[in-house]
Amino acid sequence: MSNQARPASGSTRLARLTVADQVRDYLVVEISEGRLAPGSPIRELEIAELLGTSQTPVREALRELAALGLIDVRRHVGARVRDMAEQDLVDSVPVRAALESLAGRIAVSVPQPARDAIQLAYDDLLEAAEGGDPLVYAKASTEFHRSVVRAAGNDALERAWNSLGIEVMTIMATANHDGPLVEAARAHAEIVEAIGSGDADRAERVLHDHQDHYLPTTRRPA
Amino acid sequence: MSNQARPASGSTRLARLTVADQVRDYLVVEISEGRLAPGSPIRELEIAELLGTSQTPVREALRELAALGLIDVRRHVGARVRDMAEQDLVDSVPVRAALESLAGRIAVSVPQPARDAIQLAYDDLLEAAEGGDPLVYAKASTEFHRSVVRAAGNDALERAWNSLGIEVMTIMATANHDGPLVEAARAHAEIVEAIGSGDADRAERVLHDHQDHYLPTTRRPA
DNA sequence: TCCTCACACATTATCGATAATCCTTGACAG
DNA sequence: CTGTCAAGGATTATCGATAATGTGTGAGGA
Repeated sequence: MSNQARPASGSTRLARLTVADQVRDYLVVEISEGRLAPGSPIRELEIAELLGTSQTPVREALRELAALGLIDVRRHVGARVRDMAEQDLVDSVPVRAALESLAGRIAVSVPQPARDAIQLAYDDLLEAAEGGDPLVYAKASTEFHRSVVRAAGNDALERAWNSLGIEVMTIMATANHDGPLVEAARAHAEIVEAIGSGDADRAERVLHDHQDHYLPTTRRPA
Repeated sequence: MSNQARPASGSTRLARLTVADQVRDYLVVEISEGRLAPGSPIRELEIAELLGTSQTPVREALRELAALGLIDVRRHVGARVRDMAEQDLVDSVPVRAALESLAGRIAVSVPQPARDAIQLAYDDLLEAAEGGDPLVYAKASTEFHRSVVRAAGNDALERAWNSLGIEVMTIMATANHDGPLVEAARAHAEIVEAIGSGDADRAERVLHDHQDHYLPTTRRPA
């Protein structure tokens, strides 16, 4: 879905956003920052008017958000913001664990260049953490995990992972999080090492266990 | 995405299909049966004219197909059928294994009513196999696996599984398959039993290993 | 009281037409 | 001969308006 126009981590790739993309981004921010509360109805024409566009791109954006599980759409009736409260965050953890540990297992036996992106993403993550902005950190963290999944070179895996809407989850989990970001970032070093070590079992285990960091109750393991 | 209007296995739930849904189904069949070969360009207006609709529902269908990885879309340029030859089928197997084995592990400890649907889906599958139509069988098989995933009651898991486009995969894998369908159907009995047994490890293992049936080279293990 | 059903309303789903964008081709300068 | 750039054509992206659909409401009967 959002397969193109995804800015590469760090670099400023120029890719003009379509109106539909902008609407999607707008809605994601509104939802993840709580201005569109769970249960709020989202009417296509209302959003269209608000943003000065027509119904079509709004509609397209809504379908994407539905695919990410951010909203519920009932045909001919309308869309509302899903209540992602704790449940979805909790639900997504074992799924992430399953997918990312699989990615880790595959990634160790992939040619080196494919793994370079992981190191770069880790550097970006540290930098973002030092910046101190939770939103930037959340995005960098998402990109790091995405780089691991991508390194496996399995399209089906990447698609499944994308469908979890990790970015939004991470933003939501990080929003109320005022702990030390740098420390959280450093927890990812273990992943880089494990994949670099070439030990498939270790990479699998490390990535599986890492997901505990994203459980609400264990959010600040330090 | 295709979250509603999915006919319940066997029963004839009345849910009128929107034009977009019909277009999607049309394209899925055309692609999976090879009439739209890999690499073929798909022009929105051409399909619209062909089916007597407007561009809008075609466009919507294409976005869904892109999300399933069935086509590649380049903005302002067009869509082409992806070459799913073997690679995507092979890629999806370990991902299915990871997701469905997780589903099995969870499903064993879920209240009984949630598991009834699995038995019903299995009955439908047997019936479809006896009918002899590979297309019907493929759909029933998909529904069976979906029922297992759904039994876990984890939305994130279900979404990730849906993103794999299992239905199309199964159709494609079954299309060139003229072996005994009933035998293939019975291979699913083991899954029903394992989940019914309450043994999480067993359910996980059975569902993991079952995926080998979908490897092209092992398609007819008998 | 409770149920059924027709009708009005709110909202989406679809349409036909236009605007925006990208790719290609060919001319032209270096 | 090669690289750059500017039209032209093909296709998508967006628009504004209309059709189709699901839901709630209230009248009427059992």
